[in-house]
Amino acid sequence: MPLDVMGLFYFAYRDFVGDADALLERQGFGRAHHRVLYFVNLKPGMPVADLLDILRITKQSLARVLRQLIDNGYIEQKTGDADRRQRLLYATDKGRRFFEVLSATQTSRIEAAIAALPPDGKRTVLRFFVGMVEPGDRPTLDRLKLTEDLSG
Amino acid sequence: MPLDVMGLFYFAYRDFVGDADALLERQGFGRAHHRVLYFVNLKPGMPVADLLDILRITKQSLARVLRQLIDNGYIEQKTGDADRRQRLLYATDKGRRFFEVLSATQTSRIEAAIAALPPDGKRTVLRFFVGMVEPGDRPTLDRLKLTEDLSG
DNA sequence: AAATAAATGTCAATAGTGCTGACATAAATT
DNA sequence: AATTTATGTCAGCACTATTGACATTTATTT
Repeated sequence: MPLDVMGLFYFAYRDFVGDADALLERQGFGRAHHRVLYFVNLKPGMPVADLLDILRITKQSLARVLRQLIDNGYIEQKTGDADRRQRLLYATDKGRRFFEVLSATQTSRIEAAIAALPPDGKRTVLRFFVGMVEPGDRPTLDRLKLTEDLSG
Repeated sequence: MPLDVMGLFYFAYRDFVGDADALLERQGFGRAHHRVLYFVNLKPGMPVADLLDILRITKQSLARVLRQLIDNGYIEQKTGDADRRQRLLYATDKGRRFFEVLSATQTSRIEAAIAALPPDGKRTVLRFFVGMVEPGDRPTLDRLKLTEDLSG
């Protein structure tokens, strides 16, 4: 059994998400808020339904998180152009700035970890991650353009 | 910003831990139970305090999880030999079998993802994980013998 | 030997974040 | 006109974490 991969995966992910925890808490936010900010920054104009698919939570769960982010001015909703039922989500300037602060430590951590790898190490790591994702979810990765560096 | 690493890390970890969820739920267990089973299987005879350090939860949180695992016969406690205050944790046969079932899908997923990598891919991935871990936690990784494949 | 500290366990109250069910509205589709 | 879709909201519940307080047993210190 690949106990080493399992354990290191756990520690690495724990420390990775832990980077932002203190900052989030100051705002009364949790990891769910961070995830929403990440995906909305990644794909501005994402409709609520897509976010629900990605996060795999119920709309009631998302509602509270989204409400807090909107009320605090980090995210804004715009009525869809093609489909006026949709509420398209955008980070505000404030939201983008906050996301950058949240991500600063994570970014340093990732870049340092990759810099210590052999050439092409980042590509290997990304390929590993994609291989770990449920095949049914791979189209989602593509739609989010998370696999672009791997296609070429 | 390495948005691709951040996103793929999220999806990979989510699908990885998701493998065991259905099985755990049948027993009325959650991910916390899985983590305890993992670490006790990794290092039989671990004292409670070490588990608390690793999991970074309070003893009151651990207590419930541990109680359920003990009451259901997955884990047993033995009084420490050198220090009789300690309760050393061991998986029972039943506990080891259950952990193997829980890990079967995760193992397949990991092995498939690694098999698709170039030679030395596993080593690169493990090194990435170690690089992501907070330096202060690295001694813990060593104590748990999670870095053995990387030393040579 | 007595006092203190450490490892563990337990009781009680609280918080965060997820859940389900039910219902409402506006807009698109049939 | 009827139905379906995208979204929002209210209410209650569950799980897992939290903090604080206190007890027991054993080890260490004075």
